[in-house]
Amino acid sequence: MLANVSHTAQKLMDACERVLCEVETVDDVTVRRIAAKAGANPSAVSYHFGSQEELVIAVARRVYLRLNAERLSLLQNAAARRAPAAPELDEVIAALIGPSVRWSLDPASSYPVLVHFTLMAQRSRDQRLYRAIIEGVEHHRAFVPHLKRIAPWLDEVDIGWRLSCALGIRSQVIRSRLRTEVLTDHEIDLADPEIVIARMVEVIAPMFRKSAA
Amino acid sequence: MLANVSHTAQKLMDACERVLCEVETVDDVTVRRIAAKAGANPSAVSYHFGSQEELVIAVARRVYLRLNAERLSLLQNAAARRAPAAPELDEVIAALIGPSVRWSLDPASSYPVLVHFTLMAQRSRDQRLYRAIIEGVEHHRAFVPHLKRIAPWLDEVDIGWRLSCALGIRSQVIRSRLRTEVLTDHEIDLADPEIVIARMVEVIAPMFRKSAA
DNA sequence: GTGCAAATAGAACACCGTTCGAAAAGCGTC
DNA sequence: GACGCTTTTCGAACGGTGTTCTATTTGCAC
Repeated sequence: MLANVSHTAQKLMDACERVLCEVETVDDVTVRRIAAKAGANPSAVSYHFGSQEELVIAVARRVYLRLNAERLSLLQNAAARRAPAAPELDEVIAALIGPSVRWSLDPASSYPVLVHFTLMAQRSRDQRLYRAIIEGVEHHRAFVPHLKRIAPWLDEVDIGWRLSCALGIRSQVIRSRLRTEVLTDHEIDLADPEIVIARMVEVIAPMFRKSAA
Repeated sequence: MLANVSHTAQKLMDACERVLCEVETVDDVTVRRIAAKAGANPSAVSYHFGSQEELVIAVARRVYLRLNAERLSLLQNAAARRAPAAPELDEVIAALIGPSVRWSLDPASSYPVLVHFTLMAQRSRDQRLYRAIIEGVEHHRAFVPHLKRIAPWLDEVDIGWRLSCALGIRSQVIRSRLRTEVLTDHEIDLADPEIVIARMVEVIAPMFRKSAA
C-alpha cells in the first residue's frame, strides 16, 4: 500500500510531515507551502490524496505506526522481564504513556503531526475519514490482558475505562502544559519526560490497585 | 466592562455564541454568517473586537463565567453539607468535573463554545490572547484547600497535579468519546451524565486516598 | 444648528483549497 | 521508432475566507 504510491505522492507526504513539524500555527499549513517544499504543483495534493485533509491523515497514519510500535515494544519488554509472572504495573503504564510523553518533548520527533491530526479529527465534518484511525485501538487492547493479570478483580470494561482515563491524563499534561504548570506552581519540571512519566504513573497506578476501603 | 459594549457588539457576541452552538464543523464559523445572524456588517467584527478570534474569546470568557459559577456553587454546597468536618471526597470531585460533563451532554447548553475555544487556543499563534483565560485557574484553586483537608499527606503541588489529571480525564471522556466507547466495548452509557460522573469519581478518588502499599 | 467622534456599509485585497482543461510523460503494442 | 492510451503535471480560474480601507451616516455635546 505504501509501496506503490507514486514518487510525487511520497514527496508530498514527506513535505507535509516536515511542514506540520516546523509550523507554528495550523493556518500556516497550506497546500501551496507543502507543494513548494515537495517541488510539486499545489493541485497535486488534490490529485493524489483527494484533499489536503486526506494527505494529513495519510501522514498521521504513518506516524502512528511508529509510535505504536514503540509502545508495543516497551510492553513486550516489560512482560518478558517478569515472565512467567505478571509484569510490573508501573512498567506497563510507562509503556502506555511513555512514548507519547517523550515524543511530545523531543523537538526532533514528529509528534506535532499527531497533535494536528487530533485537532483535525475533532473539527471535521466527515468523521468517517477518522474512524479507521481513532477506532484502531488494537495497540491499546494489547495492554488489557496484562492489566487483567495484575488486577484480576477488574473486568475488561473497567480496564478499558481506566486505559481511556490514563490516555486522558497524558493528553492533558502534553497539550495543556500551561494550565498544568500554573496548577502545580511551576514546581514540576514538565520539560523532563522521565519526571513527567513518573508523576503520571504515581497517579494512574492507584486506579489498578485494590481500594483500601 | 461587559456593560459598556455597544449594541452591535452585544448582538455580535450573542450571534457568535448561537453560531458556535449550531454549527457542525469549525469551518462553518465565518464572520459573514455571524454578522448576518446579528443583522450587522461583516466588517463590524473587526471593528468591535479586532478580529474574529477575539470575538470568540470574548464569547468564551462569558460562557466560562457561567460554568465556573456552577462549579463553585456545587463545591460550596459540598462543603456546607459536612461543615465543620471536611467535605466528602466524592462530592468535591463531582463538583469539579460534573458541570463540564452535564453541559457537554446537554444539547441546549453552550458547551460547544468552550470546545471551540480550546481548539483555537491550541492552534493559535498568539498565545498571549489566551493566557488570561487559560491561566485563570482561580476556580480550580478553590478546590485545593478542601482537598488538602481530605488528604493532608499530600502537599499543594501534589494536589494541583491531581487536579490537572482529573481535568484531563474529563476532557478525554468528553472529547474522545468514540475512542472511549471502543475501549469499553460500548458497555458504559456515555450519554448519561450521572453514570459518567460516577465512573470518573471511581477512578479519580483513589488518587487522593492513601496508598495501601 | 454646528462640529466632531463613533459607528456603519460596501468595495477591495490577499490568500485559501479545490477544480478544470490542456499539455506532458510513461508505457505497452504494433 | 510510431502509434494510442492512461497517468501525471501544470497553470489558470473559481468561490470562499478574514481583514482593511474609504466614504458615509449616526449620535451627541456644545
